[in-house]
Amino acid sequence: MPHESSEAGMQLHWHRRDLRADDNRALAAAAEDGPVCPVFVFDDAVLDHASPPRVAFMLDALLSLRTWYWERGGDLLLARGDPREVLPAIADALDAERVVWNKDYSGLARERDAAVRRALDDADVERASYHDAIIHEPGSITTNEGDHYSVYTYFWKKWRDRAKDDPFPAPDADALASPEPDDLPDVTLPSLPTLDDLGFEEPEASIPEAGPEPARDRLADFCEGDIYRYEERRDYPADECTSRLSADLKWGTIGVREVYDATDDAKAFADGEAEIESVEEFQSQLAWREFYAHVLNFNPEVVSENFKDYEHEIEWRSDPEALQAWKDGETGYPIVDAGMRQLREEGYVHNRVRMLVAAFLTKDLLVDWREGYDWFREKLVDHDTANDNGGWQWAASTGTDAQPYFRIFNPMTQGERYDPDAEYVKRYVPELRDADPEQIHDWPELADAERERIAPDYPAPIVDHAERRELAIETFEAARGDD
DNA sequence: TTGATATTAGT
DNA sequence: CTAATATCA
Repeated sequence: MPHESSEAGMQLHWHRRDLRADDNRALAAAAEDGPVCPVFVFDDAVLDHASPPRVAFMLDALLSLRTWYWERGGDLLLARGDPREVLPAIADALDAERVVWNKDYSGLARERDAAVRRALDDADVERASYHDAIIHEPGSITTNEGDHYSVYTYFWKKWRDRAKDDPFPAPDADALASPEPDDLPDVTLPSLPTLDDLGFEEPEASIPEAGPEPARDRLADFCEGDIYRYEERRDYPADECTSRLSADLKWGTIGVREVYDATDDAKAFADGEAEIESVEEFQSQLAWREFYAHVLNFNPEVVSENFKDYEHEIEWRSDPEALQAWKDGETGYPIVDAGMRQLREEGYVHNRVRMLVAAFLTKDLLVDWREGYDWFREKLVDHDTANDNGGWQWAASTGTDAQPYFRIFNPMTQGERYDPDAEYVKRYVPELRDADPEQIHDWPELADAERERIAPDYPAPIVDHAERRELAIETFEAARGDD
């Protein structure tokens, strides 16, 4: 053994998708053992899969995190390169005995982490990884037979009833190691790189403020009010009665135990059964996130393959023009177009609308869900492999939670039901601002002359929903092989 | 203990 | 229809 003990030796905490110091399991564990120096590595292999909105949010979060450490006499080391080389090099230069990090459950990250473990072993540096990103670790929630769940509801019941960890404490200032600048190896960066330094354009979308403080503000805001109306209003996109924590949970600018704790506190203040149920409905959304993390952990191939087996290949259509119209928010289905424009403008889409635009692409246009998933990955600030893949495959009827009736959304009915006053549509589709809500909901079925009169600049529908519905049913019946 | 069958529910 | 569980022979 190169080191007799890790009790007093310096340690590195490798930040990845946990851009916070509070409620951070690996960081807390390291700080208990001795001084710890935090480090973030700009990994080109990861940046290759990234996009401007996500990197912009990440850089803002890193600045907040670095400030947090500065204010306590520490520093967040920044480095660029392959973590297999960077981490052993920093450990060597600073004489660190151990590197710790929190586990990431996506397939690519797991491969990278295994390679980093081998590199550290070769360099005789100790390492440890911790379960942190979700409340209940993959493998900890199984059926009575010990299998992994593929239906959400049963998973939720077990998830809900299981005891949960409290948030972990942030390290004390005296547990933070601040290395001498002269000791730092060449791979470290003196300052935070810009988007341009990393080879990215400025994002088209406006990016929300990132970091632990704005994340906590969002959580506190939500728990003071909207969480009690969540069950009733969460599906109305104009209300935006949601937590808006998706990007924070993706980047770990807030810990999920802290989020759960805050919702449990809110539950204690609930006024009546309906408010309690509303809080539980939100907690159930946290469980969805964990359900999909488990699914991805045990089925890493779902990033590119259907979760559900069909007898024959699904005959997706190659329709570049329709795909482009969908991306541009020019399909002539108002609520679909509003959602796709929100995606471009904000790097975010309300969840109900995500399901709706995904159903439109995969069922009305019969375009492969992978095309939609790729576009979301490019544009969403909160893109998370597990959640987005789970959502897309659910909408495409290739995922978990198979249902007896075939899942096709009617975009007109959905608009009427969830955006009755067309407030959401008008917010993102200015061409329709002077139209009546009724005209907006019925837009695809109006006469051409009528459409020309109401909003000459807004497109006619690119497909006929009723026709495409039949076509989708035929396509999926053929794939099932039971026609 | 096992296997067949009923029950429940599906963002 | 299917998954998971409960029930019963």
